[in-house]
Amino acid sequence: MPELPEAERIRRILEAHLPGLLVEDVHVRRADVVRDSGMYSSRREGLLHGGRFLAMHRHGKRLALEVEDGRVLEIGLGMTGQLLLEKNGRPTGKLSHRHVYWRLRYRNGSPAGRLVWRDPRRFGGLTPLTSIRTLHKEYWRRLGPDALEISLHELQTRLDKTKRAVKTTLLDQQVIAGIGNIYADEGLHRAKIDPRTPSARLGAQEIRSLHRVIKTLLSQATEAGGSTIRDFIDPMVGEGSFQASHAVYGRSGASCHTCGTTIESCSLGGRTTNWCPCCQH
DNA sequence: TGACACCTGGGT
DNA sequence: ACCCAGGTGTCA
Repeated sequence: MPELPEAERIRRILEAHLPGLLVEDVHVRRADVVRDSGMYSSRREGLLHGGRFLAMHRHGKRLALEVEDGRVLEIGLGMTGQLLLEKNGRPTGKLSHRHVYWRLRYRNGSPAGRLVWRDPRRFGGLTPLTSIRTLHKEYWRRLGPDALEISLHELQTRLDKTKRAVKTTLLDQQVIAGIGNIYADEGLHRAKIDPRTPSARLGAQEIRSLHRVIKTLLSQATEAGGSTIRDFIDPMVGEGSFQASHAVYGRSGASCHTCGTTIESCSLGGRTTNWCPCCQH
């Protein structure tokens, strides 16, 4: 599941295996996971049937698969979306909630297993697009700068535009793309900022700290998960290694590793928020 | 800008 | 039986 590190991990694995492979067939078991962008007359056409994989893209938490003829499939992972790459054609993990299968072939025509879209809660979805241009001009246009790319100045300007709690602002993908509930809490803790602070009221020092922390945190988390997986992709797997280092997320009522103070929690923007009232103010 | 809705599964 | 969940689109 999907914040930037998980999405980037998936992207890297797909990029290592998919380019050059041919989509020999697409099998859709649940049509409603494919969003109708009105760009294709047939569903299989929109789902890259007959295409040859070229490149895998990511912006924030979102992914896109591109094939050589220009077609693009945009992917939102939602809370439980998974892309499983089964090179030997044998299932890895649970068989339930598998909504789409892509049967793959190597250039030489031999079978290359399959790619599977699995999404129990179905908050995620697949959107067929006609080009990378459409992807950027229409679908990813509303996203803010990617959290790994954003400049200090951009972050400053964007946080300055709203009086919402900084935690809420960080979760807004139009402001900055890629941060979810876990890394918002963890980042604010490392930067020693109270999550309830109106984002326009942050000092230059705090924003500088937050900027540095976000990049460090997200790249560390990405690298931590990158090595665990080989032949298949399961965002749940490999997550454990980074979970151990959560300082506040999921630790409400426990004591802060730094000062021993009890971690507090409240709801901000409808999301549970955890922080140390002593370290963060 | 916040409240709610969309879903299923896992933990207590 | 109940509460919670790493996301996001739509509504007043």
